[in-house]
Amino acid sequence: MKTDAKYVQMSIVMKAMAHPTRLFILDMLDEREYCVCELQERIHDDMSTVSRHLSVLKNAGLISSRKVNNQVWYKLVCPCVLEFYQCILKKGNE
Amino acid sequence: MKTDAKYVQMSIVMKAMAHPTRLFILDMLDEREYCVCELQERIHDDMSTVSRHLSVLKNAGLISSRKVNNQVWYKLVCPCVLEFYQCILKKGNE
DNA sequence: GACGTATTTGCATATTTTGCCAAATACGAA
DNA sequence: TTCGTATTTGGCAAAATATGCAAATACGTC
Repeated sequence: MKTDAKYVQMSIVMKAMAHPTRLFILDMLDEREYCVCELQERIHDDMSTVSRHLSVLKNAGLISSRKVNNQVWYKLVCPCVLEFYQCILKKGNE
Repeated sequence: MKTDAKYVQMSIVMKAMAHPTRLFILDMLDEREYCVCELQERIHDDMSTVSRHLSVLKNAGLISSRKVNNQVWYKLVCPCVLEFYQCILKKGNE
């Protein structure tokens, strides 16, 4: 059924990716681990906005974080996210 | 940049998939082509709601439609959508 | 042309998501 | 403990989404 946990869980993950800034973040994190302030510099949104985007991605299980002193470093949990990415881009160019 | 057409386009696709009912529809369409009324029977939402879900998926380029008499049949454009699906599920079970 | 079935669209409403500011929290250094 | 830097959270207004009902549209049949 449409309300199966399977579909609900999936939709949480997709929702997390359904924002240009968050896709940009995932793309950056595919390169290497970044701390919040580095991401903020490149995104030019309010720090609080960047932080919330990161928490959405983390809640969906797409990224993880570790704390080093007063900085928080984020990284991708699963590179498969970006493989999908490639598939969609290909489709878009047909 | 975060507002690159690349990320905006991708976010449209992800947004389209960010709903349990629409994921259910994609899953059904992976099996075979369906017409709107068949989908509606299995979804139990108002016909207008189902129709709107279908138009979101179509605008994102995930499904296509053809008209046969007064029915409209929808099918998946790209099965890669569901491969991604598998990857996410695997990740979720770790 | 009127009728019946299938689908889409307009509108109103309810809910969710965004994004900024200000305040709170965390942590190391002085 | 006070200060400075990094990050998160509360609150709120604006924007986007979701959904049902009714009306409109499309198409074949009578």
